[in-house]
Amino acid sequence: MTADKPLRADARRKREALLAKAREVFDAGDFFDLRFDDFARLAGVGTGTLYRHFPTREALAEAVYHGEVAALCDRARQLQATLPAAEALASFLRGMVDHMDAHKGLARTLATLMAGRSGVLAEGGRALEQAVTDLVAAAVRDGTVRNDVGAGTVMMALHGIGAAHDRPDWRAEADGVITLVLDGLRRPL
Amino acid sequence: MTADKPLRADARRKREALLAKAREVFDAGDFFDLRFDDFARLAGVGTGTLYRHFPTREALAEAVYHGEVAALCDRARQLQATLPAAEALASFLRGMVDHMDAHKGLARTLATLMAGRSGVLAEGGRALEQAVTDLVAAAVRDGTVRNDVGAGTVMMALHGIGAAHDRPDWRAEADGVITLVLDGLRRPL
DNA sequence: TTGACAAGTGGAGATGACCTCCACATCGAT
DNA sequence: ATCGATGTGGAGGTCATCTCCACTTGTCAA
Repeated sequence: MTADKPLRADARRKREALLAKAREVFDAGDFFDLRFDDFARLAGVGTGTLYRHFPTREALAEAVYHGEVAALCDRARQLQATLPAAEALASFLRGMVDHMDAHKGLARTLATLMAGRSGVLAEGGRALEQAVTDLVAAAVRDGTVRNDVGAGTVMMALHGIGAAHDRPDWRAEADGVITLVLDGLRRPL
Repeated sequence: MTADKPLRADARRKREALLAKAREVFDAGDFFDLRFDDFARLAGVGTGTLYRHFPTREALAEAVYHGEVAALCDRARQLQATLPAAEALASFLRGMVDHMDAHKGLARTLATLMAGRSGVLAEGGRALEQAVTDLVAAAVRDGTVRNDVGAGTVMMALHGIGAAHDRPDWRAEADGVITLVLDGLRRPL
């Protein structure tokens, strides 16, 4: 896909620094009040360097988003390797809500910045969907989850939760949806 | 709320012209490639006039959005006055999907431009919710619809449809959801 | 180690979009 | 018809964005 060129050691370090600072600023919600150039100084690099790595605000958001998705997928794989399938699924979904709750600012900023980039969002969504599909399939295989409900359904629920993150008591509602989904998925009988 | 000052006749005309051209450009999806100043010329007014009426791109989007919501609410009231309640509800929901389908560009542009302005979206949502609530309540009153499902549920479905408007076969899925909702609402027995 | 080439950096300054400002035009009440 | 009030347009200032290139730093072979 992206033919990741081997980056020189210092370049990689600067890149990480930019991403780290970006996550921080995104989460604080201060990103839109900030000149892009000033963001460079804040991360301790020159303007040119910032632009070399991330030509636009959106490119930066995209990189952070990809990181986020990758982390989520890793966690899914890890859970799947260490827990019974049903628990892995539950743990993953609960953890996802926790994560969103703990980083509302980041979620909001990413959503705003990528409103135009639906292609990118879709791609990330597919990666996530694959992870969820695996989790569900495993749970179906060992019989703890019914086999007539696809991962797509779970994805739609997650999508709804993500889209609604400015509702007043989002956390409670989100937990409710997850509970509902998990209960609904449990094998009848 | 907004103490609508009586606008001078010519001012009102320019304002309408701006809104009309905005709807057109939004729908064509060309708005983001366009300098805001050039948009003014395109609508046949000077820069100053544009800025007087709409200080920012977002303000313009907001006005268009309000117009859209108002039109929708009007249509709801009109349907309610001329059709049996259940048909009014069905007609309204179908019409909404039709409208979104016919103006995908507009929907996308508005969604992108207002990604940051969740307050405005929420306000519009409430107005729509009121209209839907009325439609549902009327249908409940004359017994064609069960009374244990709130308008909130319908709103969530609409929200989902709106949020997903870049899925490949959006139209079919949206129709499916509406059918599902309408069937689900029909009084059991 | 050291030299040499490639890779990466930073920030001064050009660029061009955004928005302000105000001299002028137009409206509408008397 | 006159006159305030209201609205207009576009020239030009301001400022964020992004480019460019002289310089620094990393890497590797000898």
